[in-house]
Amino acid sequence: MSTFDDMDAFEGASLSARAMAARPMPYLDDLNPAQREAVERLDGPVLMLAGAGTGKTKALTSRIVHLLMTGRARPNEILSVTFTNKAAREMKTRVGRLLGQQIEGMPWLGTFHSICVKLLRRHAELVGLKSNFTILDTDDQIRLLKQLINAAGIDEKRWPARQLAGLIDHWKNRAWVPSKVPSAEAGAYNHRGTELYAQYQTRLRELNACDFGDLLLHMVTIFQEHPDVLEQYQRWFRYILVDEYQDTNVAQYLWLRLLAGGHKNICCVGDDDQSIYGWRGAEVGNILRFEKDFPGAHVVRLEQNYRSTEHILAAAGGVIRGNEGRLGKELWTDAKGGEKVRLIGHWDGEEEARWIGDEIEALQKGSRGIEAQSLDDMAILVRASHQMRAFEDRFLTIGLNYRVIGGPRFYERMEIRDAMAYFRLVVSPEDDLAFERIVNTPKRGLGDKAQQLIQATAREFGVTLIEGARIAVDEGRIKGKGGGQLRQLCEGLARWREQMLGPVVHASDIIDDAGDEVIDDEAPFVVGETRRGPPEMSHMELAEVILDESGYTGMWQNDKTPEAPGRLENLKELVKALEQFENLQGFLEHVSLIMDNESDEAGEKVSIMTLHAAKGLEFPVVFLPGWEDGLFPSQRSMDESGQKGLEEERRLAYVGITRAERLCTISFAGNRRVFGQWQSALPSRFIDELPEEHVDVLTPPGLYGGGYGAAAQYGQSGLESRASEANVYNSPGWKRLQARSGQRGMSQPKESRNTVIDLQAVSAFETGQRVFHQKFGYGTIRAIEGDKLEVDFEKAGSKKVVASYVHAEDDVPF
DNA sequence: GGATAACCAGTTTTT
DNA sequence: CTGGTTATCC
Repeated sequence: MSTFDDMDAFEGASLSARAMAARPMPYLDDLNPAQREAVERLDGPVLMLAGAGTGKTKALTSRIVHLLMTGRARPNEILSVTFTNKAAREMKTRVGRLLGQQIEGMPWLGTFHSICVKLLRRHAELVGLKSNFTILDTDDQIRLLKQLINAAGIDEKRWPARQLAGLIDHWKNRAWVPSKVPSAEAGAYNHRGTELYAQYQTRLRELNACDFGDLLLHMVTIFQEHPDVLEQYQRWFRYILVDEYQDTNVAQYLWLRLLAGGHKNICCVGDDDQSIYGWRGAEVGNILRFEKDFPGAHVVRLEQNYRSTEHILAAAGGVIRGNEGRLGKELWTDAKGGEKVRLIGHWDGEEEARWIGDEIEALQKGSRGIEAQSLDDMAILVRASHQMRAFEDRFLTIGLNYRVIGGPRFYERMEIRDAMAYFRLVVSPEDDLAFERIVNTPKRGLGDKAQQLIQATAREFGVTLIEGARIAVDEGRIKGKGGGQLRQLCEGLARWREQMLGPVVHASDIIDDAGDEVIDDEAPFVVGETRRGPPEMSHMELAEVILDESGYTGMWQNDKTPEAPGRLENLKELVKALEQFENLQGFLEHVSLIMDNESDEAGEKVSIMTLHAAKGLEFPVVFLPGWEDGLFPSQRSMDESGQKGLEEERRLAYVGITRAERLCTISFAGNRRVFGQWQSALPSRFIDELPEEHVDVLTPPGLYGGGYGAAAQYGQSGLESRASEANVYNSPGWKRLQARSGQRGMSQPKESRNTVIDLQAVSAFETGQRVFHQKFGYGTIRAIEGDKLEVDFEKAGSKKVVASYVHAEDDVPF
């Protein structure tokens, strides 16, 4: 019985409005025909090619609901994988919303990694691990590799551990265990790569640990070598859904193909035009090959876009058309009209930042032809994170609130990792890597020599590092101040563990209210057994005790650097985060896979992020700065991956443009400071690919009296010629811009504009004056040198700052 | 074993 | 230019 039949039945009978409202599958009503097909074709392989903004998540979540409503599968029989926790979370909520209730039982909706952890804990012994294995973060991984590199007698300077880590990661992404690394790779890492990879894997097993790549690789290995285990899951997961299929790497692809091997009820959703993670192992080939991999696959294209104006879609379409080997999709929209994509060239990066800042303020006031926009609805998307600096500097100066998305994540911060290492060590005393991390943090007078002694002792007795340390102290191998401190640390760790486990309960302690000894016949005490009562403090209190007694909190309290208060704040937040978990173990388990940065700072802010971080997001107003050849497309991508690299860059451009709902502004700068040196560049080749009739070329401010609307174009020639090298730089507008900047050639950019502004700024100050700086707070000017002020800040100490970054105390730009 | 000075490397990144 | 790491000195 197909759902189509159901629908026909409903349509055939003339139903009242009341009956219509009571239709059993209301979630189908909101879907367009393509989405509906993607939702209703439940059996067999389906490839859903979902362009940007075409309601992909809606289709995906409706499909899950449809599977449940038609009784094809129970919630726990659907395997539904995403790449990020955020995507998984969103799917959970949206499925819940469609069902009209919170769903309890979708245990297999999650990221590739979180699902693999769950599976691997069940079958760890098949790859030589215990089910309580730890998951290493990148820090631990590098530390471990360094040890192996040193032991192999390799100069870590010439052959950095990071490089080896990258290499191993690359191999794991391709699902190559050490013995399967092709001989073509033998030269990698000074011909020692494969050898060290094998050693690394051995060492991980000894430590009962694995890294992120292992989570998938081990599961693939298990599925390949244990058909019985595979079969069990093939049967259990009756339906498989995969989000962002274009981003899957070989290991993930194999994992999926193995699991779908039986019934082939797999629905992969993706967009080959948005594949931007090739450099970290994603294979566009996976999505391009889908119909070959799954014969008889049904391909559904979602092409109706609900996000952007026709101009924006046309511009994006024009760029992506330059790529070969696409599956082919053309986005269209019902919504007509709207603003064209705007294009503007600037003299240098600072001017670009200045102009965008001004534009944002204008848009906020509603003076750009569209109604006033909230800062939250505007975003600046850059190719590389170093481009963010110019914007941050500028926005700090003019007091424009911004947020940077994708910076250092909460759980990657040093203080958080340190604290977690303490927790890890309390939960699992055999976690040697955690011990190494914190043994001398805070400083305990235990340098390299002492640490090597601990290592040697542990090896000699075949025990963990904690045990080794205890023995080393007891035997007097480590004396003096360091020895005492180390003893304290060991005692502390043992004590905290006891506090976590709860007090030991003896048989004679089990007394009922009347004072009689209670004998539990169901589970009588066994000789030598230890039973634990409930812990005396909550795991949050315990966490605080650990951080206090270890001296870790004290270390930051005594730290005078400006970031210390922030770190203490983060530690507090960490303890607060514990509240949502039953105990420390539960917390650590979760955290190792959740690297999200859910910093929901209040207040309206412009978002600044990389194009990569912007995938999946949308904003009414988008700025795309830095469209210069070499920067975007990035020279590095083109050097490393040639035509393939260029195509990926082009997809990145496509992703960028399609983030915009109403207004998209592309810009480039003729000159840019790179590593402190001025470099000039030509406008990006992608600019030539923008379809002229959907683009407005703007004149940089200052020209023709800074007009925006009237003098909006330079010259009369076509866009290509205007925007391309030959004519932008020969156009009257550009020449006058150069002339204004003081007759300098392209290769020798000015300093003049800056100087003028800064001198103006400087003249507004005198020594002894009270001032305010966005980053450093209040302070007093001690001296003035050129355009720089030396200021004694109350909180941050004495600093030299550029005058334009500082405001007089009564002129704070809030 | 710890603090300061020179040195160098680097720009896409999730789990 | 920045920040992170290491070399050197105390």
